[in-house]
Amino acid sequence: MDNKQLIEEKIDYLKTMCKLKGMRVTPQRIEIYKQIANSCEHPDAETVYEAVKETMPNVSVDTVYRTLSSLEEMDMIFRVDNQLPKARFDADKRPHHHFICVKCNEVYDIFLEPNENVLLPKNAEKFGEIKDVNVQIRGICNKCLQEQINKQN
Amino acid sequence: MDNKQLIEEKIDYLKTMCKLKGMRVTPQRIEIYKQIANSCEHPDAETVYEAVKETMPNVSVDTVYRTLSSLEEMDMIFRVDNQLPKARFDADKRPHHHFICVKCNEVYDIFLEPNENVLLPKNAEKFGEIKDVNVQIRGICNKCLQEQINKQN
DNA sequence: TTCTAAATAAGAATTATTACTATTTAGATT
DNA sequence: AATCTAAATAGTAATAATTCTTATTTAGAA
Repeated sequence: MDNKQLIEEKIDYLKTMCKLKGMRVTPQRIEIYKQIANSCEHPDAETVYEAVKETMPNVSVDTVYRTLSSLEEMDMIFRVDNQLPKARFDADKRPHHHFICVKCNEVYDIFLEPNENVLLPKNAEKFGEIKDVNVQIRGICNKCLQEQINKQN
Repeated sequence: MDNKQLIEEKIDYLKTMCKLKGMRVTPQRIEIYKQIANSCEHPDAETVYEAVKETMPNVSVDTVYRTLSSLEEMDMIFRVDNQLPKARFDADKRPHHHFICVKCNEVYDIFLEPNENVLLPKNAEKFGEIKDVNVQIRGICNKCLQEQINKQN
């Protein structure tokens, strides 16, 4: 199955979910979702807005923010936990962690090995009803490490 | 050792660290740090500001933000990874996770059992040089669960 | 005590996000 | 296919969190 087909499947799923939740299937929703689903860069709202404007020049900032929130509410996309000023979004539903570079703010997906599973601290359920676990590893990414080395020469 | 003494120790450590890093020991820095170190509520900047104003009515918002950033830079306090509009701060240097309530936004510390240790996904170091690992568990805290039950009756 | 760079207060500016309102449109109903 | 209506949108204003600017103050070295 090629990439185009994969995306079509995701869009179909979005349409199904919209109908299921009584939400309309609008071209804006599709385009905005496509941007997140197509990217592995965990884009922020502004990046999505700029990208969507390419094909829909009249799209409004408000629509992007509103749509991101509703896609999140329907579990189609997720917000990455971070310490950055802008929210970052992820459409990958497979459980995974994130490596966040403190230099360039790039967010990388860390997928678990087949035998690994997401840790859950023993004391966690004492605090309430758990919805999901989020793991971020902060550090300096290989790209930035290489740049540091290049500068030294 | 009582609580007052514990805090004095922490302040002494702050003073030492300031001197070590060539930073001045100002009453504002001490008060702001005290607020975080004294609290287990992971306060945001505004809360710290309001609290510091009690004893220092002329403290400025800017000083609070600037000081929080410098305390963070000197590893005296840490920012909690979250999806909330406000940054939340933590002065506890012991490795621990966070339970974040999606209803009331309260942040609880999850300390590990003696035999437990912080997970590190096998693939993590492939992405770069790791600085720290951050685990958030999102869910509904016991207090909010209880409130839900109360409402139903 | 003097001096100077660092830190601060006060308020303006910026950035990310959300709210408001008139208009458009998805999709249900005829 | 045409009509209708609530949901969604565009455009723009407003808000909220944080950062910047500048004149003044102060920690701590000399």
